[in-house]
Amino acid sequence: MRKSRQETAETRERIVDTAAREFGQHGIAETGLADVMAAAGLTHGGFYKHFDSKEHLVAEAIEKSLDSMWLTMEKAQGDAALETIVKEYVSRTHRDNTQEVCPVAALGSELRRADERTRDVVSRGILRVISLLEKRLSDLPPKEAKSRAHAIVAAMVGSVFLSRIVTSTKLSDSILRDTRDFILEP
Amino acid sequence: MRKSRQETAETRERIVDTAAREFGQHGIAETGLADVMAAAGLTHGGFYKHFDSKEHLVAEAIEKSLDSMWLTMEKAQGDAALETIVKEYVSRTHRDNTQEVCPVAALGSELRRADERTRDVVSRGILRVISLLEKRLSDLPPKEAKSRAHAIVAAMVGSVFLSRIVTSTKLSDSILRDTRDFILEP
DNA sequence: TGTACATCAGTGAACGCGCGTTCACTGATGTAC
DNA sequence: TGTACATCAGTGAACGCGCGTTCACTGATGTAC
Repeated sequence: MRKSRQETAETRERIVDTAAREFGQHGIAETGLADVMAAAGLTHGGFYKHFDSKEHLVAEAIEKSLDSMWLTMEKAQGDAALETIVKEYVSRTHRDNTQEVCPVAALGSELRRADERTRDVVSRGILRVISLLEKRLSDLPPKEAKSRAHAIVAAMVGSVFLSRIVTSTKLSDSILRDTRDFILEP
Repeated sequence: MRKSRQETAETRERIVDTAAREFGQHGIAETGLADVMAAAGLTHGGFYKHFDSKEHLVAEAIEKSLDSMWLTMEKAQGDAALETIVKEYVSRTHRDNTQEVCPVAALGSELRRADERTRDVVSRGILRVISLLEKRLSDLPPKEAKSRAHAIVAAMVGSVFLSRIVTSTKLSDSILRDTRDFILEP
């Protein structure tokens, strides 16, 4: 049953992608390795041929999520770049998306208690997004752009996060709309 | 070993208080019932003399946390009430406090996947805070006050939440300071 | 290029541990007379 | 007011289940000659 090197690499990547999706959807603790492996079309026993532990998979999955989120944000260019980024992130589409999620808004408190490697990955991911926003705030003086970027990230994450907790759809929608407006026209 | 009615009531309350603290500090899933009971000076077996299940305790503990947070906020009166509330919530003191925490910022993603009763408790708690902020924004027209309250809550929760994830103290402090300033002087 | 052997990705059973929950028991409190 | 019995808060052992991890095994791939 040995697989070719390419197949092995593809399988590994598939496990990471699947894990990113499953963790984002159901949480890290609630997602078993067997769940991830099954969703990737495998049985749980083979997991350790690819990773040392669940924690290592968590770190890789979160990193991949953060990378792809950053790439999406980075695509927004031009004068309205900031507006595009904020409107895409602080949106019902993002709130309801179960495939590609921002791990910070989706996993939050679980990340806080994750192992050091994962927390480092997350911190670097947050920093990258802050830097990106800073660049897109080029009409402000550098210092102000940085401060503003911090506040915007906090508001972005907080709004999506809250909009998912709240049980009333109407309130959830309002939180997104109002936060988005506040960020863009303070 | 039977206890008097008053003692029983006191014990029950102690368990809820302890649980609120332990859940806030270590997360719901990571905190075992035996941990809570031990921290309350009891053994785990007696838990079911007070509660039907862990989920019921979770709902009660979160409710109590939310209540006491609201009471603290409600104490701020006068012209600078909003400023006081924001400065107290978006602060290093709150970030580092392990005793009395805002369950929304501390447990976040776990609440999202909690049972319906708990989610209802949380939703009502968030609504109450929004209403309170709305009242403290009396210099704005009612509609704008409501919208602003939504955005402020999102920014408040998001900033504390992010400040706790990030590994760099400097960045963590900046996020708090910059978000606080953005909320108060947008 | 072909052959013989080593490697190792994937399988499925099993292990061990923690945790929510249950249970028999104890003895102090509550209640009925 | 005192007495006899019922109740039930708290204890600590035990149960059952899920999950991360390990392991013996299989057979296709990789490698050495």
